[in-house]
Amino acid sequence: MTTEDFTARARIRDAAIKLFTERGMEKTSILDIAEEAGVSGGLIRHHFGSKDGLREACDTYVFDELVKFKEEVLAKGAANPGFLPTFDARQLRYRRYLGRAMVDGSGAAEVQFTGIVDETERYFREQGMEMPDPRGVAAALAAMTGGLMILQDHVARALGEEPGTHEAMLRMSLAAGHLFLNPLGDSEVLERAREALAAYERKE
Amino acid sequence: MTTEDFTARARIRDAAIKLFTERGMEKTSILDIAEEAGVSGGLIRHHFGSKDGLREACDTYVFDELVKFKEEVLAKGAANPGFLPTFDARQLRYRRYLGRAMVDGSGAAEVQFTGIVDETERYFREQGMEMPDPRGVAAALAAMTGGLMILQDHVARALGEEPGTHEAMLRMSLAAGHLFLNPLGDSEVLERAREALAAYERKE
DNA sequence: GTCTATATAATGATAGAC
DNA sequence: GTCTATCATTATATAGAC
Repeated sequence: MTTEDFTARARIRDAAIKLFTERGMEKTSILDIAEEAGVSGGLIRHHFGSKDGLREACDTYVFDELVKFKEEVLAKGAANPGFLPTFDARQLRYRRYLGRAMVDGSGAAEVQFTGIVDETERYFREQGMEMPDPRGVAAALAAMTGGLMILQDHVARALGEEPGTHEAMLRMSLAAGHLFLNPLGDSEVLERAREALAAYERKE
Repeated sequence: MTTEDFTARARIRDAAIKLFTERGMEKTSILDIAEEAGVSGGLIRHHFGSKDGLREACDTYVFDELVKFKEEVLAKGAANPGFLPTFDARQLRYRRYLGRAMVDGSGAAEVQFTGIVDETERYFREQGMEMPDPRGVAAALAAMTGGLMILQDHVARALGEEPGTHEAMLRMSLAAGHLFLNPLGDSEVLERAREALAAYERKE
């Protein structure tokens, strides 16, 4: 995925991506990033102008890498709809950044979310999958996979796994895959959900 | 759900819950909360000691209300596993707070997450649902519903709905329900996922 | 390109009056 | 219980030397 880049600029960007992902934008100070990257705070300003500038640079870099990755995978013919488990460590990191960026909020992240929904909806239609509200389902699916990325440390802890390890991610991915490919309810559960909805609409 | 409480203390708590939910802990200042509640910053300190104290008070209040709500629903015999759509506006608000609290991180939120996983896992076993890793699936499910709560505004926007409206929440809930109750893949998609996993394990 | 030092703003904490 | 005023801390932004 592009040859490694060890310039200070790249080190700063990578450090920022790491810390933004782990702690979120607000809890990460410019000096935290400077320390992680082994540079001074002034240099960050020199290269990126401001914290927002740095954040935007991180956004576009990560989103770009994710697109590249998808194209590589497509080129290999291994088309894999976005919601199925992935096992590439780098892609996982960047997807987590993406989730975090959506929580922290930014124009770029909004565009990304909508793009993912568009793609998924198109996939549903191409596959001829029948459902009452394809776009709604695509959007819900995007939010769910986002949740998996964002809350992966909680998942790991609840499973007694060390957060961030291969094992934890693998187990979570397989569980998510299971959920997506198997209905979670017998008809009785479905019936209860219908009743809840009916009760809701009666009150309306 | 308990009779309304209009003391300043309650107004502060409610304002904090609202802003923490919308913006997250870090982006919400004590003075923002004071303004929203129509009180001074000093009064917040008087009642809650510190921002962390206020946050803990909000956590316990919300988690408590969610438990009460669940007990009420159970008393009515309308047991509804946590992952199925709900249409109670208040519960939705509090669930969203819960999701946000998990992102922002706190001991209380961790305990909540694990508790939800415990319950879901127990539900799977009680229902005699067969799956390879019930706890893993329960945890993934918790993260997914968390994602729906956390990213609900993105979902609404992608659907062209006004964020926070009844319509938006209803459409999202129905879409999520559809996903949980219908397999998302024909056998071909499943096969591709298996191949991806196999490729992963070969490399391992 | 990179650093140090400093200015400026924001925020949480605190003290004391009413 | 509630407010105003102030302090201390932190973080971002900026200027200028090397």
